[in-house]
Amino acid sequence: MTDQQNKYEHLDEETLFIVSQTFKALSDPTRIRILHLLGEKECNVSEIAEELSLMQSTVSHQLRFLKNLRLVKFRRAGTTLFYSVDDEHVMTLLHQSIHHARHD
Amino acid sequence: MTDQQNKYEHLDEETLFIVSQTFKALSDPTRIRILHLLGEKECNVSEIAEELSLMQSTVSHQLRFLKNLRLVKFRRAGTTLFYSVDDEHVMTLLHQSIHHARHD
DNA sequence: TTATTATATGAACATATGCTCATATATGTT
DNA sequence: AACATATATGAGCATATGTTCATATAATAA
Repeated sequence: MTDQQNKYEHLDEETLFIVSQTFKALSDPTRIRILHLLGEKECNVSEIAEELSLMQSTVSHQLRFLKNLRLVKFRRAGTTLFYSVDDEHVMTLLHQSIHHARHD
Repeated sequence: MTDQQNKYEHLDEETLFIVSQTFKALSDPTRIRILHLLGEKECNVSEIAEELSLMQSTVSHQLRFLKNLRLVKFRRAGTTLFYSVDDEHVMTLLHQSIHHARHD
């Protein structure tokens, strides 16, 4: 019988990058609040800003961040852009974490 | 019948803090690698450093971070400290995310 | 076209983050 | 006690991050 050393299987670079990026998106209170709100209902930018008491600019910047990671998407209605969530996996991670935070 | 406005239920400050802290812990490649390794097997500090090609100091700093959040724990054996994971919820989040990253 | 409304963007700034170096501390050994 | 080994810690530094301000862009209305 050969040695059973069971060498540790490293995480590959790409997986590590995707995973860290995903969690980074969820690591900021403002982005969490935006995602949580969009999880409840589709919203346009100014609705988000008002509901969460944030500057329009702040919301817009964070939406760009979330859109780059394909965590949110939008549809246009005239000059208004309605944003909604676009990654159910990530929303599941968020909701699980919220649930744990409340019950631990 | 009264209006059914369904006002949005805000996340409370404490939940928001815990959730963002948790995801912040998982947002850094080095911490992800350490947690993933500890998920496979208990390790002492120098084993982690060698296995992941990190400076002892870097590992020690990150372990302190993870320990403060109670994501890892340790037992002492002489001058050697053996670290292991201490939050199954968070490890579940990590493994789910790795799985999604690989299959999407 | 001009004006209006909604959203996006870039620059500037303050703060946070992660790494490395040097050194401290703690336990065990001789 | 003196020494060796394992780990922890603080300072310094470079980079990343999040917000705000001012302004640009885009669609629509008059």
